[in-house]
Amino acid sequence: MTTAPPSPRVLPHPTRDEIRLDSVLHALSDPVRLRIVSELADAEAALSCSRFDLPVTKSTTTHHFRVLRESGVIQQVYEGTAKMNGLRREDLDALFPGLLDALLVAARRQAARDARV
Amino acid sequence: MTTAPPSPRVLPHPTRDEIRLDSVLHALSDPVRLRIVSELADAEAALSCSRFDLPVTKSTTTHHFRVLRESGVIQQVYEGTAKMNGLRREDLDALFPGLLDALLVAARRQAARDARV
DNA sequence: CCCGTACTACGATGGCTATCGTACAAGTCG
DNA sequence: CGACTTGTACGATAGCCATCGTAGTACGGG
Repeated sequence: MTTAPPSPRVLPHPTRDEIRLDSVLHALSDPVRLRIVSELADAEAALSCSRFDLPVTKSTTTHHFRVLRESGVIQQVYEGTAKMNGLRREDLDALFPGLLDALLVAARRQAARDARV
Repeated sequence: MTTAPPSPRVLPHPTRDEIRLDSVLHALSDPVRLRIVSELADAEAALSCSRFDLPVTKSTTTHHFRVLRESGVIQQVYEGTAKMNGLRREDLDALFPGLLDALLVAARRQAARDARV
């Protein structure tokens, strides 16, 4: 076995066809979660939860990541004590072509408008 | 005056730069409202509230239309006793290019998947 | 084995919100 | 005017949810 043994701590994810637009939109309608997704998209690689500097406590952060995972927006895998987060780009693009990119552009624009204060 | 006199019943709308992505996504994260927006997009013209056959009562319908208006997704104008609803396509496209179209495609795909039950 | 790091679980709380029913207002048409 | 259509206002309710704090678990390193 060259790969690490499967951790007993597995996290439930929706399969591709269990992902619902309603849930995805709800997940992204929260500013904190939208920010998480934006940073994940910029990173292009999986990031641990602690890599994010969010304006909420750790328990709230856990909550947001769970919402994103359960809606199918991100994938979470344990790696030691860290939990690595990655965008489910392939699944989202297959289900809703163009949506994720449009959302990311929109988020960037909104952030730019906000900064212009 | 060839046009109708301005009704005293005017409805508050956000200006274009008051429209926030968070609010738009939140407005669209409700299945009823997403359905309203889809039908509006298909219609290409303004529709009165009563043209929609929604699985909720009239008062709830009023509520949903107000959420859509206050988030900047639709525009509402009184025309006699009817209230005409139109998508704010120009504003949304200017603010978040490609987002509305991607959302409409996504909604259509989700509906198709749901029908495949 | 003990400690530190990373994250979770649980319970509480306050606020939002989708829903409804009923009563009402505004406008149109006979 | 009076009836009807269309939509609103208001109050109630129940459920969801973002947030927190505290206590706890899992894992890796010394």
